[in-house]
Amino acid sequence: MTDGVVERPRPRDRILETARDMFHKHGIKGVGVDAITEAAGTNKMTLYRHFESKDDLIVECLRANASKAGAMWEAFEAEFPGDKLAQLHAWVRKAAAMLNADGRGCDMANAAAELTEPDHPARRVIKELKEAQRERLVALCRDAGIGQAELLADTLSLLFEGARVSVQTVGTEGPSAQFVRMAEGLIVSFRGTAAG
Amino acid sequence: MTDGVVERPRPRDRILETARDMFHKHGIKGVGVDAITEAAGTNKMTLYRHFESKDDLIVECLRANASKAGAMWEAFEAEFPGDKLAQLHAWVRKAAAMLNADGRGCDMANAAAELTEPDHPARRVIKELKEAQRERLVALCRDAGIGQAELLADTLSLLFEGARVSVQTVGTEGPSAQFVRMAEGLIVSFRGTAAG
DNA sequence: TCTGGAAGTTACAGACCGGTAACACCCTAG
DNA sequence: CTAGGGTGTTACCGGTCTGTAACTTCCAGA
Repeated sequence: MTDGVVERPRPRDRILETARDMFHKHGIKGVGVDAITEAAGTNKMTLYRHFESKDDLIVECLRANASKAGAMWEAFEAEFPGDKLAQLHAWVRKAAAMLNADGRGCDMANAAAELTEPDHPARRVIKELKEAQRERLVALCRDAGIGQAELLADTLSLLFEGARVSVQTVGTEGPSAQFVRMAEGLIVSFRGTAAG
Repeated sequence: MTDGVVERPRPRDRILETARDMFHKHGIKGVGVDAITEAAGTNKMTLYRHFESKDDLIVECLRANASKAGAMWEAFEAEFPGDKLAQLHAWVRKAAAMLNADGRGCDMANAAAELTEPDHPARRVIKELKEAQRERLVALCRDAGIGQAELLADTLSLLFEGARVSVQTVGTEGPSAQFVRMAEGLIVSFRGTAAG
């Protein structure tokens, strides 16, 4: 055997992963770079050798999140190859699971709430990544044979987005508890009006 | 005439109003008490004579917001006395107007995103006020003769909540642009299944 | 074994934060 | 006119923030 133990990731990856976790849990302005480097088992100088600034680190974290989300979509396709409708239902189930995962909302939405400067570098990538997500959901609805694919996709994403912030304010017993029922009902309703 | 000029509000009210505006625009952690007092035309000592702490000021701002929202409900009743269905449609229009008002989301949701400490005093009042809002919308749907009033109210509030964060991330041209169509469609759909 | 680069350490700069103390001022009610 | 409370001013405390400088240590590859 060439390697019995798990290799410890390089400092840059440890910093990125730790920052993602801490930003998610405590918010961006609620975490300092000292706390990140300490939790990552490294130090501030190493962080600033790999990232230009805290803002740069924030942007990289958001991109890493989006890349993880991208993997989720590929998992849908792998599980139900070609069956777009099944993938859409898988999306609903996955979304519902996220609601109960923890009491925190979407990292991008939370970041947008915190970083209010209109020209903050993170705002560009948040918009860009959110639009990409929307495109994916629209394409999924369209390929599933839904007539008004854009409208269904937008409705579903607003419902999900709303459910995530609702969890953050009133908890999982609030309106978000009905998310699956709402989403499934919408899909049924839109399928009824599908245009061949 | 007893008073020709508009009376300048007392320092406490100026601080409260200024803080509400600045918290809304720049986020809670993005504004310091110095900036608030300066913008309110007063000083830090006066702030701390009227509010125990910044956290206390935050809570008072949230309560003031909720009280303004309460006035909105009374305006609905005043405009369409007894006509609950008309009031529900007025709520939809008002919600849509808020989406285009500015690019910032709900102050309570934003505050919940920023104040992550589980026992932060603001979290209690956010939950309390959001639950009161939900009750009002449920009651309105029920009194409008909708069968599944809770489900419609929860769906509408998730849609609205989602639209507000969507505006914050991708702007008014995104999914939130369809909010009115979604909401009106839902109301029609739920009225179709109304139980006498 | 030597070397070069990545990583760690310590200290610091400069700014901002929430919050307080001490004191001067002004305006109004009596 | 006077007394007193609300207000304004200045200075300060201890802490935290992002970001940098100068230096040491470690480790892999030649």
